Amino acid sequence: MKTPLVELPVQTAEGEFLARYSENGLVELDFPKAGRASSRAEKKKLVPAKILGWHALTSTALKNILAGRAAKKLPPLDWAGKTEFQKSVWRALLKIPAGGTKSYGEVAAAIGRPKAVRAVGGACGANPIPVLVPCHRVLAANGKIGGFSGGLDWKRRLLASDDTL
DNA sequence: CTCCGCCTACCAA
DNA sequence: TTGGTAGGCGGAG
Repeated sequence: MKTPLVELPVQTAEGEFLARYSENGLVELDFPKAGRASSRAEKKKLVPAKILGWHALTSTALKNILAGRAAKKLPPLDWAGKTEFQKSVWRALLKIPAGGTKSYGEVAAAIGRPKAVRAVGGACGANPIPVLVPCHRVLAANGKIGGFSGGLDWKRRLLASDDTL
């Protein structure tokens, strides 16, 4: 069976994000979804203190980034089940500072696979923890926006707050 | 093995 | 500039 996940909401000015945790850390972070509004106060009582602690880190990091500040401290990220390639791409993304950007090609070069450009795009799209793992800071080589699984609106919004430095 | 994608560089209009 | 294209690579089925 699978590791049970604990879901906890994060209220932000942009809406309610939803974080999912395993016993090893943050597994997923979802963008606010219309129709899912605040109706989930749920189980909170049964949530281990460990996870509540991580969630506090997730919340502050998320709010900091949305406000154009650096995330500072992140909870442990649980990338279990993901491929090495994806993990190396995401690790590289974590190194992009707020306000900075890289092209897919640069990320590919950074992980030692200069030709795996398109595959990097694939890994970005598979990123389960947007915002904290800043896939939005990766642009196309021509400086254009590129794509974004969470919707280009979000990508633009996130880049805009990044610029608030 | 085949098909697809948050890419790119290149060539033709 | 815009548009079509072929190469290259990892992931999913």
